[in-house]
Amino acid sequence: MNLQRLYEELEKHYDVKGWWPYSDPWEVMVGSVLTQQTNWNNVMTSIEALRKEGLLPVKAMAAADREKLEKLVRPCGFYRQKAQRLQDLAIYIRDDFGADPVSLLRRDDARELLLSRPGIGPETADSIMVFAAGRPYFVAAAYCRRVLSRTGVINSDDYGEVQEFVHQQLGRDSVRLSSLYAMIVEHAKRYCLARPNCRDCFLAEPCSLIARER
DNA sequence: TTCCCGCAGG
DNA sequence: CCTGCTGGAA
Repeated sequence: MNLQRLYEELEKHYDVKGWWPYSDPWEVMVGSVLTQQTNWNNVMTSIEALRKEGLLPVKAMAAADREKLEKLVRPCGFYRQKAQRLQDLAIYIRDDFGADPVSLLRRDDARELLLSRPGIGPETADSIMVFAAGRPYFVAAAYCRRVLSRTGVINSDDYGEVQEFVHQQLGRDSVRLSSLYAMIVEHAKRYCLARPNCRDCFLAEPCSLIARER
């Protein structure tokens, strides 16, 4: 099926308004780093622990004791790397952007600046661009490439290629692009798992995966 | 390709 | 017990 059809079908079944549980740009950035290869439940645990300890604000995180940061971030796994990456990012924003994440996010080269930071790759950068900055970037995560490939929308494992395709097909609309990502994540978790549950999936008829089995 | 790493679910 | 998770870097 094509992307338009997929979007319409997903929209009938998922309501992803307010899908990202935090609205503060910096908290979205922190969550984007913590959620790398990690279940979101663990991210919430760490973010609330950071908040409780007063280490969530940019300046506080930048000045925090590394071991304390590691302890609070531990539930998310890769805790030494993530603590370091978060603190590096906080120091960067404190020193170069007056501790204001928004002054980074509104720059034309915001995505490149994010990508230049250790621990922020394409997926994390785009997650920040769309959910923290509200700018039109599609997060072409592994989940998305899997669903888009199985359904026959586009068969590619190349992050940039898939992103470009979606940008072109859907248009540079931040709400639509973030919604598509959110709906695909929900769908991938419920039906389109590593081992797909096509029996219960409402997309089974138009999906190419089923078609290929027949 | 391998390592980083805890945690919920099966 | 084992698997997979809203990745990134060496």
